[in-house]
Amino acid sequence: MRSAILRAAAGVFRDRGFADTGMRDIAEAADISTANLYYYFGSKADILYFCQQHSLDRMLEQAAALERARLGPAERLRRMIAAHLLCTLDELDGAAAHTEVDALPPALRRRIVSRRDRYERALRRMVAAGMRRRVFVRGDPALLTRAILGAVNWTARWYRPGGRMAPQQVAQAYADYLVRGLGA
Amino acid sequence: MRSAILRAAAGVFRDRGFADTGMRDIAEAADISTANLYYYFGSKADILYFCQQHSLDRMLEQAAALERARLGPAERLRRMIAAHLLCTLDELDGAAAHTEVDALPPALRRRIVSRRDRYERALRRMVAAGMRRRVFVRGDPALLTRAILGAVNWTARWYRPGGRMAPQQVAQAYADYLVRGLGA
DNA sequence: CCAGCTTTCGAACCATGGTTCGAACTTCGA
DNA sequence: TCGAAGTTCGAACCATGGTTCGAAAGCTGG
Repeated sequence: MRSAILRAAAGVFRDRGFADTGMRDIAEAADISTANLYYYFGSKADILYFCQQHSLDRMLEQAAALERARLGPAERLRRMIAAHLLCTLDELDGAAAHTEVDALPPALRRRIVSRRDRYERALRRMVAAGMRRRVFVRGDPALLTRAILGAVNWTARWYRPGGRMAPQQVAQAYADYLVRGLGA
Repeated sequence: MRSAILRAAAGVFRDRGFADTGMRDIAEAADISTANLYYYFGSKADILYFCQQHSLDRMLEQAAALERARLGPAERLRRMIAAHLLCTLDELDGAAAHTEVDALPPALRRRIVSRRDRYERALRRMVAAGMRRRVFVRGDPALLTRAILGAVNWTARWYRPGGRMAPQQVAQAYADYLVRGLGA
């Protein structure tokens, strides 16, 4: 039940945005009463928190798997970007974790931010490793990592499922472009 | 007076975000009473609208000037990206135009979106022109333009003036990276 | 000094939307 | 069948924050 609510909530968050989504909207999407939401979750922020937690866990998993894999820096980063993008476009809630952090109360926000930073560091390690091995040109790894994350997370603002482009295509094109920019 | 209010509002929007900023906050920042705001502007959305209008005008201006200039596609795009970034980081309100469109009522939103699209088309023309002349590798101009805009607009979410990096440095690094990805 | 306009504001208004209340309904082991 | 625990919900509650009101305070030309 909890996960059904989360799925429904994530969908509405994605369509209308967190701020413009009311508890009544979430309840309707989950096909239960508004009051009943509070039997499973303490607050609206709580629901957002668990959405973000879920998608961040998925991303961290994928990052760990790729760091373990035997791959060159360029190919590893390409796959990481593609995975992140698919998580953002396919999964309903992938975007919220990186875009709606400010909506959380301090206690929850700290936890999400710390986890998100862990993910960002993983990505940065991939970028830095490539630079060290001269596969990528020298540069500020933190800055370039943020540029990559920006391009990728921004897709949630314009991409709508059912458009003329499949998530796979977007992922492919972005991964190629963003890695080529590093001078691979 | 109107412009003083706009400046103050833009500052608060940037710091706390549009949703978390109250009329009372704007009034305090502008050093006038809350009620007095309504003598100069019809609503909170109105204030946001004029902020966005202002920064979009600046960006469109710069785009037009660069399209007129005698430059190669790569250098033109590099300067465009740098200019956009400086507008986002230096000017207080440069970010809002691209990040808070959803907060506007339909009538105002249409006007901003149409103007923003005009800007996006200008950028896309630069990308497409470079591809046509084989200065950039082939690809989907619309998609890559959005990737660029994403990376650039995302800076508003993490950059804070007074950090260890000057806007100029960020602009330089981003422009190089994002144009190099096109295969220049 | 006096209309008449512009500008200002304290205090309230009121809709929105997150949240709580108390009761009913369902499930299930004894 | 009984009752306790687990679920569900309609109806209100109430804080937040955008907005309005009516009046007072400046400013200007006559």
